[in-house]
Amino acid sequence: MKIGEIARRTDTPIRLLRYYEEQGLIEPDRMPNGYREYDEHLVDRVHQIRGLLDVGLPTRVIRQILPCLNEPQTIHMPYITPDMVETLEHERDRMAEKIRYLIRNHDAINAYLDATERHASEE
Amino acid sequence: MKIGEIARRTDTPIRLLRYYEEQGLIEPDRMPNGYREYDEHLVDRVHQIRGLLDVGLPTRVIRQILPCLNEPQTIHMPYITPDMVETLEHERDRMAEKIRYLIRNHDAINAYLDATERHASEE
DNA sequence: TTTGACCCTCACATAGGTGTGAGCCTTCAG
DNA sequence: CTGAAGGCTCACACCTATGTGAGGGTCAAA
Repeated sequence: MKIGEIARRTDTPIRLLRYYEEQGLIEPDRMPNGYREYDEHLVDRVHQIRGLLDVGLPTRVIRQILPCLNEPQTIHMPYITPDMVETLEHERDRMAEKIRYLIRNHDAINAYLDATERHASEE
Repeated sequence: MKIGEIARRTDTPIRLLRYYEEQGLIEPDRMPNGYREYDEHLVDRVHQIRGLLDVGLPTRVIRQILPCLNEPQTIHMPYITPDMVETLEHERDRMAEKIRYLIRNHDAINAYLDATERHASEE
């Protein structure tokens, strides 16, 4: 599909699709006329990228961990460097921290909303 | 305590402590000589702010939800507007989404690391 | 009284993600 | 053939969190 369609389907500005490409996160083919050609699987990929950006990872990190996330993993198993392992462990731990943090705050907001609701219905 | 100490204790650049203040996230007192004076409870507060920034919330949002998180909540119960409730619900839902997202990716990285480890030990 | 550590404000700079427009080419329907 | 829609590159602009430095005050210990 062309850029306009994937933009619609992923609800992502065209500008950003080109930016993600520039950052090495996606590599659409090119048609003979120079137009970008997006394979179906890139739809998921774009969603994934946006999700990771949304939780605060920079493109530099996303570029590194993306290949390990939902591809046929066994293929590049042997190619992984100790350096990569370290990055992955580090990001995994950071994610765990963020998860704990988000849960705590999510629950706190929830408790607060519950309390206000109860408070309101008691009047 | 003065800014240098809270900076050390929260591992936060002084520059950012002043920035958080400028953004209305903390309000340290002032000493007669103009120095900022930080109460003990601001240590937690700063940690909280940094945590929220780290998971991708902008200061604008943090400013809104912070008062609801770990204070004696009953006090400002009655002051909450429907508008605020909406913001809180929205942010709570966004947090839930991020949590799901992070867990999925955290687990994926973990699975990948496990697999590489198993792979390595089988050789 | 001087020195050094620490504080103040102001202000310009940077990096990353994103917005926006100019100038130009391709494709397709009317 | 023409016009509209959509594609391309390039480039400047913006916002937010953060870095950094200048110029200057406060205070305590030597």
